[in-house]
Amino acid sequence: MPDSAFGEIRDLPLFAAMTDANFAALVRGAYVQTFPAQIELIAEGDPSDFLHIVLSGSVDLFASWNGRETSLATVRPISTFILAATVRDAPYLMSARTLEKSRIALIPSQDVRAVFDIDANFARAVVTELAQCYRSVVKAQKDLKLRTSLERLANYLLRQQRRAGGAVSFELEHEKRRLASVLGMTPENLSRAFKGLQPYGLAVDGARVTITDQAELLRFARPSPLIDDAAT
Amino acid sequence: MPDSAFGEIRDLPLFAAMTDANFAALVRGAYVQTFPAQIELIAEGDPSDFLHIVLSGSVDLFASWNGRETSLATVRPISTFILAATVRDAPYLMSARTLEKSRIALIPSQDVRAVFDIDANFARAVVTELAQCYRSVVKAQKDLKLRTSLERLANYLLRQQRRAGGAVSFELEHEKRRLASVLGMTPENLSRAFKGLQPYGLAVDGARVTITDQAELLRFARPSPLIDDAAT
DNA sequence: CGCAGCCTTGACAAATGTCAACAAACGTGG
DNA sequence: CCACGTTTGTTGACATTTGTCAAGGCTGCG
Repeated sequence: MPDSAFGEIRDLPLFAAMTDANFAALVRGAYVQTFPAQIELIAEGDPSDFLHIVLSGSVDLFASWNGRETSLATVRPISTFILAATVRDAPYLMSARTLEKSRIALIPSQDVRAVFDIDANFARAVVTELAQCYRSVVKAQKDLKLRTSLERLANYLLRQQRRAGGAVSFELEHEKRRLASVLGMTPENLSRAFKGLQPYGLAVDGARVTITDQAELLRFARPSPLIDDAAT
Repeated sequence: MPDSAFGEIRDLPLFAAMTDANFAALVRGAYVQTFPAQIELIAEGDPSDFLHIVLSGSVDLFASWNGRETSLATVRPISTFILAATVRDAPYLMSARTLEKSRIALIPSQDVRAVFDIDANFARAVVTELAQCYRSVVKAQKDLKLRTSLERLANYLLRQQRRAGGAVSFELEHEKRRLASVLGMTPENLSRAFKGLQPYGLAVDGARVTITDQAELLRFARPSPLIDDAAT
């Protein structure tokens, strides 16, 4: 296994503080693979054999029940996913599929747990990462329970705008049908929600969104750092 | 500070594996306090000064936005809450209030972080606990996004039945208005949902619930271990 | 060119929330 | 122990939100 492939993850906060020896132990049984788009990497309920790390491309985390399906999150480089299942040695709660051609590093879960048991720095990094993940889901939960779909969309767009560097106009990075699922609504409803935001300073043309009246959209969306800020 | 007060938390999975010295350091600045019902212990947005541990009674975790409010979880003895905020030294994402007279242990967050940095066993225990919390919220998210309110109620009742030892008849342990909030609906809607489940083998009288046709309710609810099992 | 998938739109249905009224349960102070 | 007021739960009527179904346009690709 060429070291070069793992150089890019060595500096991740999750691995940065651990010794070279332990990092080596971690990647000894690991490998990197490139997957085409729309490949199901893991299925919910499967045992957690590997910790996954997205090196390039993007991955959709979703879940199903009773014939319905919903997207819970999108993983973008460079981040891990299903860390919680790995450390608890429990089945995955979510399925994962590539959204585009993606390079994924896979580290055997047993190696993660083994190194985790002997490397305190790594254990601490895992805590920080998990706490972060946890807080993200709590924010998503608040978003879902406290806001209408129109409000969720408005706040989502303001968050995306910030990601895009604050530009007035930017491209959606999700397919709309998936964005609808992430926001907890149907594609039809999302179409109407976009129209419903026009009176509040929004213009949409295909995947291009333009915020024509920032102040008005902000007044409608009322973003909160305790729901919409990524960092906190 | 009498040791007796902390004996009950010494055996928690979170603290069991740490040395006596480190446990002592953890509780040196800690204290136990008894609060009456309906006291707001923390407010979302506050800095995370203390790790809280419910010794007796119960605590409601809730969040507000734009004049709306929703309950996210109930903490029962003996468990900690807001561990994630503590380890990240970030503001609380949820508010907390006592539901009844409750004894709460408070451990200064800085002590938690300090011990966490020097005690690998403690760090590992924190990971396990956080991963557990994370998975709980993910399940709640799936429950909310994949099920209708009637289905959520049905599955909630089946979970409660299991907690009650599998008895056909049991008492609700939440006030109904709060149960409605936990399940993501209005109190009026919950009333109707209870009636809506009658054809599927449910009878309700005040806080007493009787499952008159277990098989039928199961067929309607279709519980899934990946949403409804506490352990996994 | 033609097919397939995505997006949009309209009409309609179902689910959920809102408001108002009232009954029942509870706690408090007389 | 009772009377009172407050809170909670229930119900009905209605509004709003959201989902469903069907159709058609658009785009990208073989």
